[in-house]
Amino acid sequence: MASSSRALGPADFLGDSQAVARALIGATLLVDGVGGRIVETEAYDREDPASHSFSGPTPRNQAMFGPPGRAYVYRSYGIHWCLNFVCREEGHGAGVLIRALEPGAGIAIMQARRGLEDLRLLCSGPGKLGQALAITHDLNGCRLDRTPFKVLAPDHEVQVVSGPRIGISKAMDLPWRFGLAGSRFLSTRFR
DNA sequence: CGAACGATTAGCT
DNA sequence: GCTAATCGTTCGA
Repeated sequence: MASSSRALGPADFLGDSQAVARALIGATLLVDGVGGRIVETEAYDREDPASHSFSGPTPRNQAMFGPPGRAYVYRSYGIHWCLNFVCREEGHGAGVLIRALEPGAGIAIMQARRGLEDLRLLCSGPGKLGQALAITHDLNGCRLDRTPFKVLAPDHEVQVVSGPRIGISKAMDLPWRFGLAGSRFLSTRFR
């Protein structure tokens, strides 16, 4: 069961963002015990026109340039909170956007926060996931191996699919979006 | 200092 | 499929 999986620490986030994004599919993410299995991620890197870190450190993106294995939280469209995992070495500016979860723990809490019952709609997008897990700017820069976070390695092999990232206007040719094959909890299907 | 623009979502056609 | 909502960040003058 998921609770017996190994907890991921900073050393698990030293790889490049694509490798980490792929490896995170099937892992379990909990915030204060609420969350589920990661089924969709996207990779962003310093040498990546679509990345917040592309133009160098700013007050907003500084966490992306901090130590790996920590959270980078940003506000999207002035409305939504989105969660990233910082990877690569400190100062590089790479991260993985967590785009969707398969609800597994604290489902009633997530339903209340989202005002919805449908499990498929609870965490099927970065902003939805942020609302369901009560992600806020308070968590920016926080370690992923410390409370309130808990990130557990996948407990078995999973089949991962990839494709172009969603909602960006640059570097659309890079297949840096990753998902759990056949999952019904993705933000949109892979083609 | 002003202005444009999102790593999105929900709701309507 | 199309668009409004909504506001902090970024960039140009």
